[in-house]
Amino acid sequence: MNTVNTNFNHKTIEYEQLLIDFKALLKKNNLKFTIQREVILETLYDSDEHLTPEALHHLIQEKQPDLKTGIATVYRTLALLEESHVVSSLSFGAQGKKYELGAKEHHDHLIRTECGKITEFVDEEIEKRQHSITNELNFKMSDHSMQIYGTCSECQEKKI
Amino acid sequence: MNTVNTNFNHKTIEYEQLLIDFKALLKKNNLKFTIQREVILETLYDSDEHLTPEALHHLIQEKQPDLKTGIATVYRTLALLEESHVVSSLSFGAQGKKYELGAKEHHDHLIRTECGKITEFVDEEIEKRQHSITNELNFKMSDHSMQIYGTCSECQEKKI
DNA sequence: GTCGCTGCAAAGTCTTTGCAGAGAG
DNA sequence: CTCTCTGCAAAGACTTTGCAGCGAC
Repeated sequence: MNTVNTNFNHKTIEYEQLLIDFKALLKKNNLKFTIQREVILETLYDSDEHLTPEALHHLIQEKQPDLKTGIATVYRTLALLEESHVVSSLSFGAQGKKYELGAKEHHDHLIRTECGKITEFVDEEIEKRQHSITNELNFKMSDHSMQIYGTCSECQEKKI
Repeated sequence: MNTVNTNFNHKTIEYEQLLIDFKALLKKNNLKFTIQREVILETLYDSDEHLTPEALHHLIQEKQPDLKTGIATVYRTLALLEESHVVSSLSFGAQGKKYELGAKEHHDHLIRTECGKITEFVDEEIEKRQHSITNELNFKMSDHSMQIYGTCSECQEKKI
């Protein structure tokens, strides 16, 4: 990989960096870099969705049918990645836990109860207020998440 | 119950109303008012905690040992109450789903990752922003929740 | 009386774990 | 070579369901 080459699109460069960081993280903890771990990271990166462990496993099987990655490895790797704050999880309703790459910019979630899709957004004003609140309470914030549940305009139309 | 008597404290009056509403809800759906359902509602009301189904079941067994309420009934009743928006659930991390009475005023959550406790708060400014955001996007908000994770001042001190 | 509700236990789901062989460093 | 990882299958944790008797209305 030539770092002088600027022809990569944004996403490719990000992934390269992500991979470097991931390898460093593994090394630091005396863990090994395996094909399975790489495929899991890559699949999470390629997907714009919020994935359940099962959905992620399914995608991996489609992508690398000959690798026969077990669901247990997916769970183990997700736990490792979450612990290291590389991915973050979101759980809501009966739909279980969903994972997404946490390396992205922080954002909140609009969850569509009709179609199950999730849209991301960021609102600076809310972010600021969150910091003021925790400062006032002398609370050391490590993370925060916000979810708004409801019906998107498309689903509202379908109902008519 | 004499409605002219004003000697009840705030909490008692609230519970009376909650019970009336619950009975009306049951009647409306051709469901029956049972001792188990009453005990579950009352225990949820009495507790200021956010309870897991198991913790709730445990409290009920202590409160009414002779009733022998089954865990299945607790799950069934919680599902009924959540569907009717009498209680709401909150799930986070590996700690599973916790329930609280939703009849209270809306609020967000400060979750203490060290001691596991949850503090409630409301911030008008954030509430307003949430409404503006959904209005802009033509998104029909049915509910929303916000969680801030971190360490409270007491736990920060313990670490020193 | 009728029909929904309950406890129990069995069945599902989802997730974790033990183990022996495979593979990274 | 060593020591971690992996797939598999079994075990666990949590939740739901079927059923026969019970109880609200």
